[in-house]
Amino acid sequence: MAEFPPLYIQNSLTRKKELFTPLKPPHVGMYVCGPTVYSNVHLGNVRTFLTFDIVYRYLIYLGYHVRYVRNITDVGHLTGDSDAGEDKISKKARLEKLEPMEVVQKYTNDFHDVMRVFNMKSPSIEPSATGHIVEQIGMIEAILDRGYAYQSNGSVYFNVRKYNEDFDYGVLSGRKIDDLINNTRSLDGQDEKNDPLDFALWKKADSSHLMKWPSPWSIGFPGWHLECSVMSTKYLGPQFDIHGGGMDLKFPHHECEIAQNAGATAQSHSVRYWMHGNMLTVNGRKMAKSEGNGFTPEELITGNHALLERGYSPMTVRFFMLQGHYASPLDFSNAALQAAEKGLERLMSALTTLETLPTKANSRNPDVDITSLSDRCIKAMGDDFNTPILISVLFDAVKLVNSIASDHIAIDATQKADLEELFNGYVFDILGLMREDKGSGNNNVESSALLDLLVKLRGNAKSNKDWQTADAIRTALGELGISIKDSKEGSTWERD
RNA sequence: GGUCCGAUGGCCGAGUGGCUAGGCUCAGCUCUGCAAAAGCUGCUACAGCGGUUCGAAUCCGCUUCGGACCUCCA
Repeated sequence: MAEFPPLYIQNSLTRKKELFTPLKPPHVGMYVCGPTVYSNVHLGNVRTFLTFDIVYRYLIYLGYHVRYVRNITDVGHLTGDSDAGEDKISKKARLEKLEPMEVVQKYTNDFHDVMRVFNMKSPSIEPSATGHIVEQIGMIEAILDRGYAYQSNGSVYFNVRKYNEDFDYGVLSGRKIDDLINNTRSLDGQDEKNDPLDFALWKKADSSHLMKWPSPWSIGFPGWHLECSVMSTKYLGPQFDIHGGGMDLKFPHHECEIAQNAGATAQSHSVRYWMHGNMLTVNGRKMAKSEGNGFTPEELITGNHALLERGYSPMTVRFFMLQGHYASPLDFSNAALQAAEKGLERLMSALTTLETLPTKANSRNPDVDITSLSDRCIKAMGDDFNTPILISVLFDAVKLVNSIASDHIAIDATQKADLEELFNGYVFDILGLMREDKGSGNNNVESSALLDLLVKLRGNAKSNKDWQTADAIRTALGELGISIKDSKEGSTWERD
């Protein structure tokens, strides 16, 4: 433990900020609930995956060996043709005349594309629910054996009341079983249940259901919560370190997961640190598929959506999200995105400035206190992954770099290297930001060389006080989306 | 209705008892042929009311407003 800097995590289970101590250091097991692949992911979904991308990246940065499991939910929602026309999934499958697995493949691909665009690291294992039917049946049998489930008309339900006698149903979400009973709404298909609180482990499929498997109880499909219990256990063991997901999954999904694991093994607390990311909101309301206030990455980049004044790059969005803490709600707005865009630009151009900073031997500058900056960064991330604080420290470093550049303060090569290491570690490795070549793909070597040449010619014109030519070049390049920055040392260009 | 969370400057967004993040915007200055960039300076806030305390944005109570979950949802 001593070899790792302290990391505190807000544990949803205990509602406290706790020192993170993995079960088997240096190994860490982390499970995150992935998407249900029946439609395009939207920006709100992206936020949650970003949160755990940061967790994953930071744990790796600290030197942990992380096994990151994030599932693909590809069963449980795909019903067949029905007259109701209200089930969007089945409607989609029917309209597009697709096999359910084609729908799954299509949106899994989309999901992966989105993850790539936002520079999310791939998980170590990405298991799918349909690939673990056998294991799910096995877990149901274990739960039945222990008496926490019952069969009803070919389906199997989890007996919440029975479970609650031996364990505590509601530990995670802070719910009392009696309150739940009073507030449970009546839903279809509850007549098979002994108690409205009970939830399905296995559902018998009706004839219209397209995805179904044989089981000891019926031809059917697994319940919605079971896959996560099964796959986390399979790949991370009966007890593991971190389980993450969006806040909206806390109840009932994660509560049921806890119940299933405990019900199957008689061992409670399979997860040591539960982490929940907060919601992305639009005008104060949760971005959700049902609200219709989400948008796809393509819409985001092109700006082709009613909510978007214009397009924003994925890194702008990533940076925008990281300027808020994952556990707080974050409100989407064009103004905030635009502010983030400028801030990110300033951060990135400071990196370029740093690269070109001259160094002088034996000119170690005592004001350049990289140790202090580094300590503040570690402390920020160690305090429940506080990326906003981290970013504020990075901007202090930006200011330092810019001051050095504009005041011509001397630093030595070691200090420069340390600064570069700091930036590279936090900006690229941990925050996962990337330099974005904006513009339309004309960023090849030739065009760069041409730009260098033009800037040089303009420099000559400036030397000759030929302001007309110099300004003509600057204006023309500006119209092409290239801006020129002058300084005493000369001029540089960059794409807007 | 139940459970929980929140209300911070022009905007976004950290911060949980004294040391008053950061980004964006705006104004002034420096630099500059001009501009941009960069630097410096300024704008100093914690919904309202009461309480605890030497001291509260931070703790407690009440009020108002907002949100999440209770149903698939990241």
